[in-house]
Amino acid sequence: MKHIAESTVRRLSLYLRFLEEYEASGHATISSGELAESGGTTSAQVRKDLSFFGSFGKRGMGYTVKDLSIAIREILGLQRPWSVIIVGAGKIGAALAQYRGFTTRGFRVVGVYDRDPARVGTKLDGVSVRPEAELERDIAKLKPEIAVLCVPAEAAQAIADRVTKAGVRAVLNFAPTPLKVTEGVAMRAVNMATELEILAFGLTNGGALPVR
Amino acid sequence: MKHIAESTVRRLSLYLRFLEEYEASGHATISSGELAESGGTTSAQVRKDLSFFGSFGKRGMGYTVKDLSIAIREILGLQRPWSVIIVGAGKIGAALAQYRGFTTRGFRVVGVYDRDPARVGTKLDGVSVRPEAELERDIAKLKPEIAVLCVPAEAAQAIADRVTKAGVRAVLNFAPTPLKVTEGVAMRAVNMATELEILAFGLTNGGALPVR
DNA sequence: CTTAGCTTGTGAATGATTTCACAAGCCCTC
DNA sequence: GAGGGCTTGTGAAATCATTCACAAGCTAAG
Ligand SMILES: NC(=O)c1ccc[n+]([C@@H]2O[C@H](COP(=O)([O-])OP(=O)(O)OC[C@H]3O[C@@H](n4cnc5c(N)ncnc54)[C@H](O)[C@@H]3O)[C@@H](O)[C@H]2O)c1
Ligand SMILES: NC(=O)c1ccc[n+]([C@@H]2O[C@H](COP(=O)([O-])OP(=O)(O)OC[C@H]3O[C@@H](n4cnc5c(N)ncnc54)[C@H](O)[C@@H]3O)[C@@H](O)[C@H]2O)c1
Repeated sequence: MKHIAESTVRRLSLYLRFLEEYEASGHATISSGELAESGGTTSAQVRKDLSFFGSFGKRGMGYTVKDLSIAIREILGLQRPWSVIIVGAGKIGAALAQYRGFTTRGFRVVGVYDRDPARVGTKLDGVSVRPEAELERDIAKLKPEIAVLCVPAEAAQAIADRVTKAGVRAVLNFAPTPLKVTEGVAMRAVNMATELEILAFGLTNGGALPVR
Repeated sequence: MKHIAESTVRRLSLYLRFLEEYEASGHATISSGELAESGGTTSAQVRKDLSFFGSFGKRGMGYTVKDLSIAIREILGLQRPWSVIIVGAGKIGAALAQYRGFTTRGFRVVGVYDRDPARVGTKLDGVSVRPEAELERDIAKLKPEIAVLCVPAEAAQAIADRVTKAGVRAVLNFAPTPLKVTEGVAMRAVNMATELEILAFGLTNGGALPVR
């Protein structure tokens, strides 16, 4: 398959969110222009994004909301559930473990791990926190595809190595440190301090950063 | 000033993080190549990023770690502290309010707000949660530059309108909904479900997404 | 059946970002 | 103070992403 830009995938996720709302509000079809407005982009961009994957609309008519939802879900790989483990049950790990926004999208938190004996055994939204020492055994059993790292920066690389060695194929890293993962493992980082710093840059150099 | 790409600013933030570590470990100078490795980029990219803002290195020698740190901090606008308010003291809002990673970068949480009377009055890392009704009055008094939104998606636009009307100039939105803000207000969104969806896409369409 | 009115899908053009490649500059040694 | 070895800073080239613009195709109405 051809190379798809990350920005395209990000927008598809946004379109899907809007399509779900739009469907709930009773609309049957939607045009690329309406979809564009929701995502802060242009109708040409919407059509181009979709065109990488096929042809989903009807000329003159637009897109059937329901069909397009299904198509985008399929493109993103959301027609099936994904199993997720969270490592680090501290402040951010606990918040994510209880986040409903994951479950509604088909991401199931099947395990939460911590090193601290005081946290082990506590329940987070139905899932018990388990000892970090059980990581390998549990991964072999539960076969989660995705690991979310919420451990301190010093521990992140070691945990990434362990979970990927044990078979996890994708990592979402919240620790503010760059991770090296083996070829073939998908990796993304969310760095909240960087987000604030980008805002600070925007405020300092008024206008140098294209406003979103 | 010329237009600076967001990707450049994001990398500068990363370089800065690495420079701080590098300085702590006793090194006095660093080359663009070493800096590149830390950020998963190339030496040419590092030099180009910096070249938008000036000339900071010595040919043959590289960059003085300390001086470059200071220069990047200045570029990003981090030589001065920024005041931040957090609206929504739920799971994610509480985690962010207690996050040390913000304070160490000069972002001071000067207020946390919630609508729920049960949360108002509780303390998060030294800051008391205040009633959301006091938002406008407090913004007038404390003059925070940045607002972090951790309220449910339905409430996010209304809160964004209120804080920007009251004088906040930048918004970091954690609610999974697109926000419209007036021209001149800097806005960024962190969407964790989208991050997982990008990983799901990567796992589904192995290789279609350039690995990071 | 034909026409009017929309909207898609997509090459081509434009614009933005990254990579290349090398002259210029600095330090160190001799 | 001249030469070797490195490394920066930066135009030019290449790649990548977005926007333009329009032919093609669908529906509905007459
Ligand atoms: N709190 C936030 O809002 C926030 C925001 C962005 C990023 N982060 C990052 O997320 C990470 C966690 O932050 P936090 O605020 O939740 O910290 P925290 O101290 O509340 O939680 C960290 C947890 O990780 C556990 N832990 C440490 N080493 C471990 C290991 N080897 N295996 C398993 N568990 C281990 C600790 O016992 C603790 O429970 C940090 O890297 C932080 O920089 C936090
Ligand atoms: N929990 C997570 O890990 C997570 C991750 C990503 C995004 N989010 C998003 O962040 C937001 C908050 O999520 P949460 O999990 O913390 O939910 P939560 O229910 O724990 O917290 C929301 C808080 O906002 C308060 N609130 C509601 N309306 C308000 C208003 N008008 N003014 C002030 N406060 C108000 C509520 O009283 C509550 O305390 C949601 O939009 C969610 O989708 C959460």
